Amino acid sequence: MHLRCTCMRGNGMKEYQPASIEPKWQVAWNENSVFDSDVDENKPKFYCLEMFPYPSGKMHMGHVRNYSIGDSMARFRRLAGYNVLYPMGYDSFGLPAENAARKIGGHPHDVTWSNIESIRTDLNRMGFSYDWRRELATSNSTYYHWNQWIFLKFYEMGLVVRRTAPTNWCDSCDTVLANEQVKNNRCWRCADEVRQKYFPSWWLKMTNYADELLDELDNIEFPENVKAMQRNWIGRSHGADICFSVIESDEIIKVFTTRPDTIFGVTFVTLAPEHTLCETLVTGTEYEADYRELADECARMSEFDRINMLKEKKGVFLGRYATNPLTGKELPIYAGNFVVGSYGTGAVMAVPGHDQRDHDFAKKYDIQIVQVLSEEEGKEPKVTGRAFEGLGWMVNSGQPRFDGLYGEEAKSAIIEELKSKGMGGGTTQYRLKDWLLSRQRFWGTPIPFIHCNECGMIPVPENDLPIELPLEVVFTEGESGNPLASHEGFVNTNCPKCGSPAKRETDTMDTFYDSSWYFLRFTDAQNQSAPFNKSKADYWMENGVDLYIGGIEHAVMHLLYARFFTKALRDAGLNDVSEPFSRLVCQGMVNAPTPYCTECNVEHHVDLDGQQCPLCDNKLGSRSAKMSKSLGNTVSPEIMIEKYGADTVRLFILFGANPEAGMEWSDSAIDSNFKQMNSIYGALIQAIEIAEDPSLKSNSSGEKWLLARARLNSKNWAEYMTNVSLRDGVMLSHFEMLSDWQWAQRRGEISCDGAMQFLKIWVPMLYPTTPHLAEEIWELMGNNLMLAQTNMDMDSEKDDGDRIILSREEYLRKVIDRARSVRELAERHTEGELSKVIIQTAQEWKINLATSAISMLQDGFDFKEGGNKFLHTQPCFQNEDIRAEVMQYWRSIVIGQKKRRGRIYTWGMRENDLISGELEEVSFLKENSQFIADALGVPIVDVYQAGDGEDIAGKARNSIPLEPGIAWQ
RNA sequence: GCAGGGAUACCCGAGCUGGUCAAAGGGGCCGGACUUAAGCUCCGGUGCUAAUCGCUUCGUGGGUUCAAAUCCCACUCCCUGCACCA
Repeated sequence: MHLRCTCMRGNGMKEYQPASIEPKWQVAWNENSVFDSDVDENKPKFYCLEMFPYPSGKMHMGHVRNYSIGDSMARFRRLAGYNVLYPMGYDSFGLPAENAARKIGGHPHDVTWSNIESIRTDLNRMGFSYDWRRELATSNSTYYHWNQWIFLKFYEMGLVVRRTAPTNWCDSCDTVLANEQVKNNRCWRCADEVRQKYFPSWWLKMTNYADELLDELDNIEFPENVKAMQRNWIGRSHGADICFSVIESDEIIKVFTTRPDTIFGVTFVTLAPEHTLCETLVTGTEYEADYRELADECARMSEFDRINMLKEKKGVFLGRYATNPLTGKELPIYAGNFVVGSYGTGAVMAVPGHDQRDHDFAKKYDIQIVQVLSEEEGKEPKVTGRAFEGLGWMVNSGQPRFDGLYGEEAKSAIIEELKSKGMGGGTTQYRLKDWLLSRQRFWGTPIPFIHCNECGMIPVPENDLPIELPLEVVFTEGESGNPLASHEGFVNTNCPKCGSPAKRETDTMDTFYDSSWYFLRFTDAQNQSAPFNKSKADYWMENGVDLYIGGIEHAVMHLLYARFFTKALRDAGLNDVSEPFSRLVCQGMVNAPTPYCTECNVEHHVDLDGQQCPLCDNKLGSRSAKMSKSLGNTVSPEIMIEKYGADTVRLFILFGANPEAGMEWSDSAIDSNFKQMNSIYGALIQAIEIAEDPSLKSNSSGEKWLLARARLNSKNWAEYMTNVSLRDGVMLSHFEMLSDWQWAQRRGEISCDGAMQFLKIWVPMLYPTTPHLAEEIWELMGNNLMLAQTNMDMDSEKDDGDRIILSREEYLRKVIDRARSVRELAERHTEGELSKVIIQTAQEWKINLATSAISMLQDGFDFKEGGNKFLHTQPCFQNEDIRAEVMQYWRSIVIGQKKRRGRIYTWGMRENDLISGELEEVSFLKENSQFIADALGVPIVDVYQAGDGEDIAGKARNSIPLEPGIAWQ
């Protein structure tokens, strides 16, 4: 496949050859270390980061998209004079490498390393501008050493706990999982069902930070849906703990409720089946058998279809009663399958009048339903057959001082009452759990603890770190379990405290631990004596990573862990910053067409393209779906780079959709982007040829316009880029700028100076997204310093005269457009060939009226009130021949018709300038009559002010300022 | 059920701090120029009408306004996440 533009326009045009340009500049950048950056207090910093890749194979299109966005932003910020930190690394611990090693009989280290090599090669071929000195891989002991060090710090801070508790166990992955890693009761990685298992595990007390994690969301720029997911996940709810004492027993049932205001409507109490009190109450009674049945069913729950389980509310009476602390009323105690043991206190007070679940339950088991809130102030509650769950006015409390209280007031009153009786109080519950950190697998950071029979669990002394993973381990297929546990050399050690023989902890850390602070390590990646130097971290991390780009799939997991970590490390005194990422951009999916059956709503492998659905025999259609190996609809970046070059792939990716939107892979679209690159290249070469010819000295209005346009585009472009609106930016840099150049070419000669000025504006705009092409042209322009080393002033104010130049040209284009739009009709109404265009500009009196009206409007004149009066004083109004026209015109500029407002309101500043003297329409059009004639393909263009010549087709009447009457003959 | 985001012309997609919006840009399609021809490239067209007017259109229905794709209300459908969370 050759990277050759087969079209040859102009003379001596060079070909666009990315295959030679791209490696050339990649080498040049590399040799000059232009992307290395260090702390520099004199420059504003910009930390641009992408979620680093998990090296599971080659680079895929998702990576290409992610990093093309980041690289453009990094390059743009460098160009704008920022000190940019833009690093790359590999999240290289984890199960897939271990499984792969098991399959091929090697060591995960080797598998991981060869994948890293491959990805690094691909990254370089795309021309991404990383500071490679900072490259890191989390599976290197130089990195995980500090994982362990931090873990010990957390231990000292009391953030690490080891406890035996119910955990989520995945059989297929052979390990426990954190709460965040379980989706719909399935493992996030392998989708196997998760079951509960009692297990001694290591936890990080993330819940200590629940409030800060939640509240700080308001101050960071994350997409709304990510914030919503995190809020949801943390799940803070304010409410009350209320104690119900069990009758004929010392036991107390503590419940959590968000609705203490409904306490007078409690008619029973429900415990989670796994609640310890159930056993105590029921053992040895006639109710025991029923209870056991329910409890067993719930314990097996994960094996059942979740949907079925959700439908049926079940419970059993436990044979005992509790008392309502405020009324003393006796309430039956039930165990119910819908009460979650791990949330709140694992017990709920049931208010069937005001909670639909309790209502259903009460109906089913024939329990009393009491309404204690009214929807309307001062009225009795309505009987509806459903629970009223909204806030309401308290009634039927039996204690008059509560009746009539509403909402929050009612809640606080109850809470106060409970407090005073010592039976409860206000409290806050979270859905967020502590982070279950330990994994029973090999390929992760060993947890630096030692089990000693004498001394118990002892942290490894800091000086003994890192505890390295042994390399002499062989993985074989079909063998499960953690090879660390059976590795004598690893496991056996001595107690650091008493010296007696002891065993090492063989659990390793969740790989999300690794990625929870890598952005801090990047600020000082080579540090051998600490995770990172504080002042370096504080410099680069001030206000957090400025732009963090990655997939939405980490909305809860990685992004929450990293936020927690940054706060915990801050409290450990390692850094000042509290929020790791100040702005998050989640790039959309890269989709591609895949066969799809509308009947079955199933996507199929591309091998079935054009065939019948294997499930229902219908003919398969096509639909867009996320690129995936299983559907086979992937496109290899390598092949595309080889075919079109990295710059075209980048252009396609960035132009295809704005970063957050999903995008569609399309062979024809990338092809047309390649054409675009060729056109741009052709235009650039042409511009350089002009720039090199000093005999070209024209100073045409086309040239002035081109430069004014370029200044405007460049300014807008910088704004778009700053906002990460890359698609809009690319639209200007790679599309508008080219078509402006082409328009200017048609408008007249460009001088050598003009061409050079244009290039100086355009080429830097091309640089962030298609850097190789830009560098190549920049060099041809005679620059010694590479663009990669160049800073640009991005806030250059545009020339004041630009506005006029641009609006004059816009006027010209509008006139031509209008002429075109009436041409077809004119043809129908005219016999023979059209040979002439007659343009009649507005009469002088129209211009005068418009000018007056504009300035009167600026002075706040009320046209409805005094418009006619003013008109009557005007000289043109005195002429009876045109009085009707004058009135009609006046109305159209100061009042307007139906949907269209009067022109004086719709004319902008530009138009006002033109009308009030910046544009002599007749002379301007006359100057450009040859161009207009060419554009319209007509030999003669006649221009005069209405009245100065014959009124062709009655157009004089239609003419208004800036909208001349146009007729064809 | 709760939360977040959507629905715009043949398709993708911008606009959505109300008027300059028949609605950017791209793709597709149609026509023209160039070419022996196809391709490439360039120019023009692509709601209906119409010598520049006008009419209808931005998920459905209603409302506010002199004026609504844009603001408000209700509804329908789609995507995403969480979910017997008390």
